[in-house]
Amino acid sequence: MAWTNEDVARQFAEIATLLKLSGADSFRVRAYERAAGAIGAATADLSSLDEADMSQLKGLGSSTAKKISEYLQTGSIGMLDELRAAVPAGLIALTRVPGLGPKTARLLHEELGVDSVQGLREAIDTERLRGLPGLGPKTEVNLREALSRLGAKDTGRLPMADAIAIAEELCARLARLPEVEQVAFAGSLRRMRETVGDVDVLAAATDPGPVHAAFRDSDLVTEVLAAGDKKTSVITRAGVQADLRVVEPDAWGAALVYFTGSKAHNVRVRERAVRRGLTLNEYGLFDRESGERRASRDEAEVYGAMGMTVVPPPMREDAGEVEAAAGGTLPRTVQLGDLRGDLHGHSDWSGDGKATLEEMVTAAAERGYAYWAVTDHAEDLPMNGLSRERMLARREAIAALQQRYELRILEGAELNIGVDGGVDYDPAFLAGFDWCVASVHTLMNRPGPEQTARIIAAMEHPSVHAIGHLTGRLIGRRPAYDVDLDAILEAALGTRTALEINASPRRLDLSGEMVRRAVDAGVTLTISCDAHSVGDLASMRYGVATAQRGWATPELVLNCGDLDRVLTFTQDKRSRSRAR
DNA sequence: GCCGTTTTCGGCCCGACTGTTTTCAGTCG
Repeated sequence: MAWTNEDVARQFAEIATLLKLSGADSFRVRAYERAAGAIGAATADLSSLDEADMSQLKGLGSSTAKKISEYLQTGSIGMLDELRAAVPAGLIALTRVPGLGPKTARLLHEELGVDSVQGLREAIDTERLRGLPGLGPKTEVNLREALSRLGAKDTGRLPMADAIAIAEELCARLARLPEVEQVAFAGSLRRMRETVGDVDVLAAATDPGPVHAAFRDSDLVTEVLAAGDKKTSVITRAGVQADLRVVEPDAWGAALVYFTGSKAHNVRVRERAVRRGLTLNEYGLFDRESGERRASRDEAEVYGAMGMTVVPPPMREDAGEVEAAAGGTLPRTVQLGDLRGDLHGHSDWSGDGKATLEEMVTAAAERGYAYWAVTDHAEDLPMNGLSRERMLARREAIAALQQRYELRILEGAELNIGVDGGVDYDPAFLAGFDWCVASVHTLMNRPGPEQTARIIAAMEHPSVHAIGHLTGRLIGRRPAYDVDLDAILEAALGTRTALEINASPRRLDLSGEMVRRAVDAGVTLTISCDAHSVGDLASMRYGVATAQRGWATPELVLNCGDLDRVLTFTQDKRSRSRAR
């Protein structure tokens, strides 16, 4: 059995969780959490390293290295097995009850024998919580309410796109208040993680009282969880928790850093501050001796005062970005303004397109693009695909429309990767297209090796310029299918095929983590919206965030180049195929 | 358990809010 780094990271995350529930020293717990993070972020395959190499990785010592090789060799870790035997699995579920942490879970188990959420329900109903140290009547009520919410709500995490809609509405309302100087959403949403657990809103105001009051009293809010001078927590009508923090306008930058970074990024940055005789909190960067404030106004000032360049929010995950920003080696990643065109989009020539070709082209031109590829579905896709005749008719429509636009309309198609990697039409017909994306739309449950093989076979085709939404996942709805990414990356390099970062917030496929591996391999990427409507063209920002999460630079992203670069890329692939 | 421009031992990031407490522990982010 070959174990992936993710498999290994999960073991250490579980050790950390179980240690916490056994009351272990908190620094030891943190060491395991860090090890899990370091393993997850490692770019090298752990199974290719020996223990000495492993312990060279930051956050991994000899003890962790030994356990990693134990896992790689035997498929289990003795320490983890012992912890699993000692800690009832239900205690982990208990800590997912909001307001109930590891200490309380342990107390409930030791004093009352509670080892499940159901057990907690019964203990509350039979009033057995009363008399436990530290648990008063208010806690009992809170836990009862948390349990009823838990039952009503589904799994908890919300797809990022849904959360952004809520966050933007909350921000827009706060921005209208006269007291508010600045307002933004922060947290995992600003980092544009694919799913988020809650919505963090940050406002700058000299008088915070009315801002908190307006937030609490909004008709978007159904329940107030906490209300203080500095922080308000609510449940919104959409069922998701939203937290508001209000800070002095002078502290805006420090607060934005503090509330945007992942926990691990923040820990790393604050440690760096401490080593420089400084301390960082949400109010600013301060000298530890004199208490003098060194920086706080904006993010550039705060990072700058610690000798760092500003880290784009999606990269703030403690995946090496703190060290790179401090060492001046942080790459200049893709920004929205770098995009010169979009290489995957649909018109109503496809059955599922919701806007006319002209509407789509107009919208693309309004975004300032130099080119836009209309990649309507090809004939093998039932219902939505275009026959050869319809494609030829569309060719005339494109030619007619092109006369009125400076933007170059690339005549494209989204091909369907068949069971053995074949695609629609015949090679001569396909050679007449400017740009083709090939995607898997059928047989998504094939085993990994088969799925990988058919995609690689499609890459061999001289007219397949990019692979669309590589893993087929729909966030929160359909899991990614199993592909061997290393083999795909190698084939992409060998066949000169680009891999798409599908910017649709339902997909984000490649994921940021996969982008990082593609970047390390030097594979050409595209960032495309797969737009089926005019509004979908605005998804580009999600694709850019995913590219940043994977440290992608404009040089690796084909559609950051001008039209010539795109056309040269397709010609290179075709001439390479002829030469073989 | 990890780590070193004070260190191979003794530290390890920071603050808000709540509830149960007469000064703080637990939880959360």
